[in-house]
Amino acid sequence: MDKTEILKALAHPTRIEFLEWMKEPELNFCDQVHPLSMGICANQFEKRCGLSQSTVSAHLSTLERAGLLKINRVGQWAFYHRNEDTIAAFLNELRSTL
Amino acid sequence: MDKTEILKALAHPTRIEFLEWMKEPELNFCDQVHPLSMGICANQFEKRCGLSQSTVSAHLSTLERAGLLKINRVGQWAFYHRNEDTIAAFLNELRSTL
DNA sequence: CCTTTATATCGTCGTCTGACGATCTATATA
DNA sequence: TATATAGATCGTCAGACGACGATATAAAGG
Repeated sequence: MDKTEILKALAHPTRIEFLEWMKEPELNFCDQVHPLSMGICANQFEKRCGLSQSTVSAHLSTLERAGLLKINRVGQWAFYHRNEDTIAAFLNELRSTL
Repeated sequence: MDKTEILKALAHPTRIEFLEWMKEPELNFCDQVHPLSMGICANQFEKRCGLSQSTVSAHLSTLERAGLLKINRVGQWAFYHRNEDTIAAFLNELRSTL
C-alpha cells in the first residue's frame, strides 16, 4: 500500500469520479447487462465519461495498480470493483500521518 | 477548498514530507533562530530536504495555493504553518466522498 | 468459421511537472 | 551606504502524464 502511488492515482478528477460512481453501482450503472455483483464492466465508464476506450482503460489500470480497484476477468470482459480494504487503510493512514 | 488541487499538491513525496515535518516543529526545526510560534521559516526546509532554494519555494507555494499552508511574511522572511482547518475539512470530505 | 465485441497495448503528440541556476526585489545588518 | 541574506520569479531542460487512434489479442455470437 504505497501512499504516494495512491495519492497520484487520486490526483485526477476522472479517476476520483470513477471511484465515486462505483460507490453506488445500481444508481450509476443501472443499464449494465451483466449482474452488478460481478463488478462494473469497463465499457460502462466510456459511455459515462466520454473519453476514448484506450484512455478509460489507462485510468482503470492506474487505479488498479494503486490498489484502489480489483479486477475480475470473465471471458472478454473486465469487471472492476472497489477495493474497500485498501481505500479504508489509505484513509486511516492519511488521517494519522497528514 | 478544491479537492483535486489538494490531491495534486499531496501527490508528491516532498510536499507530504513538508506537511508531516510541520506537525512537530520543535522536533524537526529545533535549530530555527526565530521563535517557532511565528511559523517555520522557508529556509529551514532547504537544509532538511537537500533541494535547491527555488525548488523548495515552488513546493511551499504549491502547498499554499492548495490551501494546506498559510504564510506569514515578516521582513525578508516567510513563515509557514499548517492550515489545520483546510486539512481537517479535506480529510472529512475525502472520507465521505471517496 | 467469420464477424463482432471487449479490452489491452503501442506510438504519437501536446501539455504539465519538477529540477536547476540565474536574477530580481526587499529587507537586515555591518 | 554598502553588503549580505531571504525568498520569489524566470528560463530552460528532461521526464511524466493524458489524450488520441491504430493495432493486437481473445472471446462471443451468428
